Amino acid sequence: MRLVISRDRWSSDFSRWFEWILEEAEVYDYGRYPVKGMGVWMPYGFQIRRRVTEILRELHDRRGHEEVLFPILIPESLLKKESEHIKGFEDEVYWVTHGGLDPLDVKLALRPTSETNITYYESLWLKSYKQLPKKYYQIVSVFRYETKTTRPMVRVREITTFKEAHTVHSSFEDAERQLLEAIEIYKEFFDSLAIPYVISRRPEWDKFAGALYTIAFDTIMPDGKVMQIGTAHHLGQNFTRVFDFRINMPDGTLDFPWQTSYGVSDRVIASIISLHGDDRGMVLPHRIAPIQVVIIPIPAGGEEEKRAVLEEAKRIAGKLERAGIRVKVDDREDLRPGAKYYYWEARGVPVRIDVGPEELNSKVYTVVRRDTLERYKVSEESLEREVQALMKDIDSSLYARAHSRHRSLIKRVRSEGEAEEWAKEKKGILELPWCGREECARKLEEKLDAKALGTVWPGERPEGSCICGRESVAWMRYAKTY
RNA sequence: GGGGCCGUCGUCUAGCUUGGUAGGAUGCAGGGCUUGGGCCCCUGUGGUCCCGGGUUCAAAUCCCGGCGGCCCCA
Repeated sequence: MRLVISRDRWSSDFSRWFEWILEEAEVYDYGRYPVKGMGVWMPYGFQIRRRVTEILRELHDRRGHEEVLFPILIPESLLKKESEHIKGFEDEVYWVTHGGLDPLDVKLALRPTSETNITYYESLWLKSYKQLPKKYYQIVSVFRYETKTTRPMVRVREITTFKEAHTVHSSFEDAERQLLEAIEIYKEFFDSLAIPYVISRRPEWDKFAGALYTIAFDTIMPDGKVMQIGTAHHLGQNFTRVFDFRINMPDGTLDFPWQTSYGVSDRVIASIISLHGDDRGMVLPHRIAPIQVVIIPIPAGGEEEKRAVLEEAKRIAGKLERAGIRVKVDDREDLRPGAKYYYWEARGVPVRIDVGPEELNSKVYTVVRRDTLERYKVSEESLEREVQALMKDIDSSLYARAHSRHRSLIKRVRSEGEAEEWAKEKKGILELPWCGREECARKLEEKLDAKALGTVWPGERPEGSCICGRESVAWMRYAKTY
């Protein structure tokens, strides 16, 4: 029988699709916890999350980052040191004000991010340029009292998977070089998960609170709205100055070091689920799939034949397991094979193998790929090799599909008329020549009813002029955002 | 920030106008039958009707407040 994949519900009713799949696939239980904006990672979702964080650890460790763990509470005095920083966060900080029944002398913040307490410790630990560059990171929960509508995994009040890196350098240039490394890390990270992105330099008025400038990764969700999935900040000396953090320089002087910070969050997992999904559910890249191959025994005939089929399924599973593949035999007796197909398709298992009387006799197995539902007949000798190849092929198909969709949703135009044409649908990203003046970007934000994401990074000077008639200095991106 | 909709077994939902026995589907448990794309039948299980207050002889239902969810607009 011929099965086709569809993405009707996925694209036309994405918000509901996303909520449906989180529950259906037992990834994340959201909406029942009695605190707004907080969800529960369920076992299957947690395994996906764990594999994503393992990739992050590997990427950071390989480039000399050291994992640390700082306390979750930050005293008000520390958080308030950098005035721009606290201004940017003060509306959304959770405060611990009591210990038992007694009011605390010093209010304690649940960290919204950790620049302040980490800088404080860096000032204690680091004394010399010889210790630099220094790169720390941690993967922790951070809290933000979101005032906009909360959404599962995407806009939550406890971000449970915040990978934040914090680095220290002896010069502006070295910090800038570090940002390039951060961007390389994130490129490699997103590429390995087949997530397409654009890299923008955020506009001055939308940079991280306390940064000199911010570079951001954005992706385009199934509904055409843009979601920030990673950021990297050049912090200059803003934090080191207020913490009076000085180091000995090569020339014998004392000076404030330079910092960067960069982060990704749960949103990465939300984008994997979203961007590769279809109407049947998730399709997981094999690296993060908790189960890479599911084997469905097709029982038929008498007791003896049923047992033989199950034994055969287990034998094949063992063979694949020895090759390092994560395999599951679905031996539940109360579900028919068809129901199991739907079950594992929703959970995004990349490869399925059916083992029934037919396979038992011929030793030629029916292999089905999750992304296209295409079927193959594979003999026992080549099974392991074919499965490995198939998983890689599924990953590259996911990559190709996501990237071609992404590219098709980026529109580069030169006139206001074309921009207004785009604004009728507002799907994806619009790029327009920009003169560099805030006034012009603001005007367009209003006219298009979209947000200025920032300028194309690395910068290139466009041909054509800004809407104001002045010469342009950069491509400015606009989009509806999450 | 502004506006709207909603909260009933684990899940989806009927009941709410017009106050008076909480009903169904699905799931779950047991049994039978089946098994190559969501089988069918029988039996059972499961609800402080989100929380608090008010009105009433009587509240899932009406009123007020809170908590939580969703949608639209900015």
